[in-house]
Amino acid sequence: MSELPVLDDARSLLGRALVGHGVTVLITEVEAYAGPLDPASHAYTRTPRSDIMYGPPWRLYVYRSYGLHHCANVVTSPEGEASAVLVRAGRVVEGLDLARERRGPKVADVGLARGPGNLAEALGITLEDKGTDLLDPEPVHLGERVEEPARVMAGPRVGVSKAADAPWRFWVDGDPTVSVYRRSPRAPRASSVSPS
DNA sequence: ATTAAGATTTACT
DNA sequence: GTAAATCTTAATG
Repeated sequence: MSELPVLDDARSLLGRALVGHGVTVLITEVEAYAGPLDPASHAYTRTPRSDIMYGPPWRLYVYRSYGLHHCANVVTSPEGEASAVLVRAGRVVEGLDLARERRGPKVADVGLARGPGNLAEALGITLEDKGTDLLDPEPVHLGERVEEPARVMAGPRVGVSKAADAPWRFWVDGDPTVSVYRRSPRAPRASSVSPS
């Protein structure tokens, strides 16, 4: 009953199309971030960087990760709530050649958009796309649900050092494009094991 | 002005 | 399994 709307929003994104700079993926893995309620969210504190998430929904939030990668998020909440969904993986269904070109020759097709940094690279998403309206066709567009996932799995989010046990990551069960789970080395030990 | 940390990925022991 | 690469943002002096 008291489930956060962003969790439903995240699940609803699975199977939807995301089009970036000539490449289309069907989203297979996402993570929900619950704004000021969520210590793991960049919007936990409002800063110039996270300001876009406090604005209207269906805008693109992009951040640079470890100086090397870009990560793409969909703002899902009304103004002021700052909920967003990180798009972590997808299956390339259009613009395969372009995606292969961007990701390099050694990457298998199934891995072209596996992991948030890799997905952003395949779609050509950079900081320049931050704040764009995803309902517009250019430069990045969020399309309809193309495939209804047969089964959706849930688990803890990858790499977060805070709220590391909240099962707010969702993925299409059995899909080979989904990235592997890795717990943050900075996160406290899992709560399932009793500390001694 | 300076510094520390990070929603990652890849390579290597 | 661990470590390194790399730079933007935010926190601190």
